[in-house]
Amino acid sequence: MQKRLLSIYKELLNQFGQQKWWPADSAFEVVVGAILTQNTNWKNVEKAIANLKNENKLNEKAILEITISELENLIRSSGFYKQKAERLKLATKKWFELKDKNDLSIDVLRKELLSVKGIGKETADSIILYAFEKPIFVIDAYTRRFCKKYFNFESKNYDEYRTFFEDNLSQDLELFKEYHALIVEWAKNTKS
DNA sequence: GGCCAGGTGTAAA
DNA sequence: TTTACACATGGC
Repeated sequence: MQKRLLSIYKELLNQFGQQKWWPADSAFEVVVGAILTQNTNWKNVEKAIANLKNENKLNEKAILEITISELENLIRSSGFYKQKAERLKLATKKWFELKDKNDLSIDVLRKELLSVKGIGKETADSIILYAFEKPIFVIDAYTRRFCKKYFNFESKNYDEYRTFFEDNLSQDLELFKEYHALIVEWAKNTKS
């Protein structure tokens, strides 16, 4: 299983090339993108992020200070904009509190993030992997599809998917970042 | 013009 | 502990 998981990774890497994820200019932009992309097309998220950048609001301080209604307007294109506006502020507060604590374990980091309303497992893990840069395997809808297709593996339990990858790969930050990115690229290029 | 996207929280069984 | 449902815009 280990060898197959790795050889499929190499095939995807060969086919699609290095993805260099997450597509963001800063760690904080990863946090923002992770919240905004929840059950939402990335194209719609890009518009929202562009709006924030144009208004110079894509930084911790600005998000914490901006009014809810102004934030709602800027991120409207990402959908669920009312709850995302509120939750983006909560996530920003927690990010600000945690971002310089580099000695925290992945487990502690995850518990802290999961305690925030609006941060579920996938969002927490995306932030840990791509913003804190610690090796945890991110599971999303594309990853579930990938597991079904290549391994005929299905589960209703998020962490079973994580175990599937983490128990069969070396705990390598760059590998985890790139593998997840390649799965997304694979999914976008694969009809059902 | 319908379908659906890089989920999450809450209520009810 | 599991299941059903609300949340919402824009691309295709």
